[in-house]
Amino acid sequence: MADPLSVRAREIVAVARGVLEREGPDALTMRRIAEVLGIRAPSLYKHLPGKEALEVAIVISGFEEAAAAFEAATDGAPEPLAAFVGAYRAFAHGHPHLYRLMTDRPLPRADLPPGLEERTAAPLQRATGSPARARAAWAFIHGMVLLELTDRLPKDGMTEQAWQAGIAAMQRQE
Amino acid sequence: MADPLSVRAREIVAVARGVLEREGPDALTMRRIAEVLGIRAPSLYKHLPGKEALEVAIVISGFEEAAAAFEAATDGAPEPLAAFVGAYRAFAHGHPHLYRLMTDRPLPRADLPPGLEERTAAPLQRATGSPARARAAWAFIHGMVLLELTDRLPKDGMTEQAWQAGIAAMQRQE
DNA sequence: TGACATGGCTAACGTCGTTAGCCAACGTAG
DNA sequence: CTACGTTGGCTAACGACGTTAGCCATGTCA
Repeated sequence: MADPLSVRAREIVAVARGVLEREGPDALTMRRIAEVLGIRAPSLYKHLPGKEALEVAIVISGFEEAAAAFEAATDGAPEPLAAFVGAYRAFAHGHPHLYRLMTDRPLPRADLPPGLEERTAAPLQRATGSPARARAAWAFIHGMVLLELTDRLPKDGMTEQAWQAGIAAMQRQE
Repeated sequence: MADPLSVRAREIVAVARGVLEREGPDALTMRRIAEVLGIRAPSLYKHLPGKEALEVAIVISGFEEAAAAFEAATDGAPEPLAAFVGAYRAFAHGHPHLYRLMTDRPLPRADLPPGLEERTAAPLQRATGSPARARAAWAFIHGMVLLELTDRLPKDGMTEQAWQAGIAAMQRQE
């Protein structure tokens, strides 16, 4: 439903994503983004309707990248669930601020490219078989990543065992 | 590390928690809290050092309530894991904004009453046996709750099956 | 009675997203 | 070649935010 982005708008989105990833969510301000671009904050509104549209565009770029990574990791893998988990963890830990922005809020589905949500979910669907198990596995992986990112897990070296226990539990067929 | 709260400070925290739960995180402003109390925002600083301290106090009250609920639900339950999951889901869905505040960020451990974190985690520990499985189960439950709260799951009536699949997977001993 | 702590208040600062309105550069139609 | 509209900058400013400084009424207590 959103207008397609102009070349300049895509430049701005790329810079904004860089600011978010390098400097964190508190630095993702219109003034900071403009500063990196060498312009003033109000000029951004010539290219994008506002901050929310900017965040939506960043989220979309994140999902496109994640979907491609998940597909590449699971395609033809002997252990697709383990491969998916590895790619998911790598993405979340490689882009923690982006991952938070992507998952913190309801998806802006009206502005998402058609099929992107399904495409991102498909590799896990294929790896687990049933939709119910796919969702349970997704929840486990998302939960583990967030517990790691929010520093909730005791640092006693058992985190890896928890990952393995979860993967094993999700993998067993009943 | 934080000073104990005065009576007035505890009143303010209670009002602030009410504002958060009823009106959402965007309404949790110093001016709004003061308005509900019938005073002006700067007066709040006579009782609390700042907004962060207020949020920490709200988080603590949430954890105390959650810990009590988890203990009550699992104490002597025939199926402790299912009982824990029920209490956890009920808490999160009954206080969604509070739950987000409690889990969005690293725990302010320096300001937490001693033992509160462990007390909150203990019922699940007891329900699952091994620490690794407890963490995996925690991740699954936390992930499911967040996927529900952020409206990520398809609304096709399979969410309950996903919960059951996850609980069953976490329950099986290897 | 006087000193001091308590807990209100107003005014203001800097930051945020955002809007209004101005203007230089540029492409293009007449 | 000139006139005009579009593009994409700019400054100034608004209201909301957290927060600080500083004033003052009230109440307690030596």
